[in-house]
Amino acid sequence: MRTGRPVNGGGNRASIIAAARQEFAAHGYRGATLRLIAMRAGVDVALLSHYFGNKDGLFAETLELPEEARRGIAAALSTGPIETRGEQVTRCYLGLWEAPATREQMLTLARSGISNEAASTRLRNLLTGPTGDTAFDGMPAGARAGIALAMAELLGVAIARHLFHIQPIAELEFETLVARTTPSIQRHFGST
Amino acid sequence: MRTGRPVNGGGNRASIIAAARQEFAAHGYRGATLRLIAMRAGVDVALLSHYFGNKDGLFAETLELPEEARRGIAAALSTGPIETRGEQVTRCYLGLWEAPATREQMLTLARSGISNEAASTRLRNLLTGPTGDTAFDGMPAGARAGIALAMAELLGVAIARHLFHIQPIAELEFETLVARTTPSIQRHFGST
DNA sequence: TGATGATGTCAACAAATGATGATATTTGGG
DNA sequence: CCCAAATATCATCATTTGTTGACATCATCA
Repeated sequence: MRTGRPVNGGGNRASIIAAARQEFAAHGYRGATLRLIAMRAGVDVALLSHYFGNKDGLFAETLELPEEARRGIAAALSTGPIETRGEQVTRCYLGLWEAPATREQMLTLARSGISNEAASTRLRNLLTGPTGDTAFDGMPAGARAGIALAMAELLGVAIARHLFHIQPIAELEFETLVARTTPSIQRHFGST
Repeated sequence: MRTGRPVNGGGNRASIIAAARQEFAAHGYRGATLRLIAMRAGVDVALLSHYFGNKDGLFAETLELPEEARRGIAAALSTGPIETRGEQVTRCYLGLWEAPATREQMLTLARSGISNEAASTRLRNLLTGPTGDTAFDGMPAGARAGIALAMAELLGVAIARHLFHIQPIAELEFETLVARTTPSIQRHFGST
């Protein structure tokens, strides 16, 4: 069991990234091993270093989407009537964890944010970034803190649901979760 | 640099646990190494295995307090007038992350909850435990979910402040943080 | 055909890490 | 004092992990 024997036929660059995404999402940066990623992709271990230089390079390749996600949240934060922004942001953010396309990267960010600087920075940007946008320049400091707190509360709900599988949060239907979380978030857009 | 040479004279069981707490809090279960713990304690590496059997045993030893903390939170959840429970719970929970005595174990739980089953279970208990207490038996399912959501939101605020150092949350004065977080938590004790 | 670069594999290394067994040192009781 | 248990250290192992360099395969194109 020493050598990573290919299982399926096709092992190209794309399948490596896909495998890396799964492993990083499941075990975080430190916990994921190049050998398991290679085996899952049906490729020799050395190919990873050959393509991406080192583990950091491969990891960076799996963290492309968050910038797009950040823009989506920033839009939800600054679009439409202020009375509905709480639900907008809640639905948008929690939706990132729900959708299969973005779910893995959210998990990766949260799991790796501790042991990897790149993930830590990206996660920070995902939470504080919106408040740093030019659209929020004229905003008083109190309001900025409010948005940060709202994002932090959302992060907690998402982690409880998807990372630690805390009941009954993990079992709530998505719409129920949004409905029950929204008021806490909306509150930060109201007073102060 | 192969051998862990003692730095200070005294290296006993207690100092090993203290050193382990710091390392586990700083790097999580997987990231902490026995050799660094031993070096920090001024002790040979082998002594750790000798005393605690293996890494898991040592780790378990550093996770004693949470049970006490869990009771504190459960008390805050079920004591006093219902209008002030939001602030009680908020202050109690966030205070666990603020106080030096319990701060390291909170960090350890959060950082290790991903890679270690024991930490994951304990963290789950810390969040869901209170809602499973007998004191909450007659509670409707909706209210139980409300408490879980409140705890999740608090977890998010704590992680944002102490783990990811997200601004401006990390710089807020404690009382300000409590004041601005309480309404979201109190909300889960009101309606529904 | 033959050169070339991309794609991929193999064997192996160095470092880090958790763990173990033999042995030394200290401590306390009879 | 002497013995035994606790306390502690040393040398060493097996394993895992990231990384590297040499080599193989293969398609493309002059």
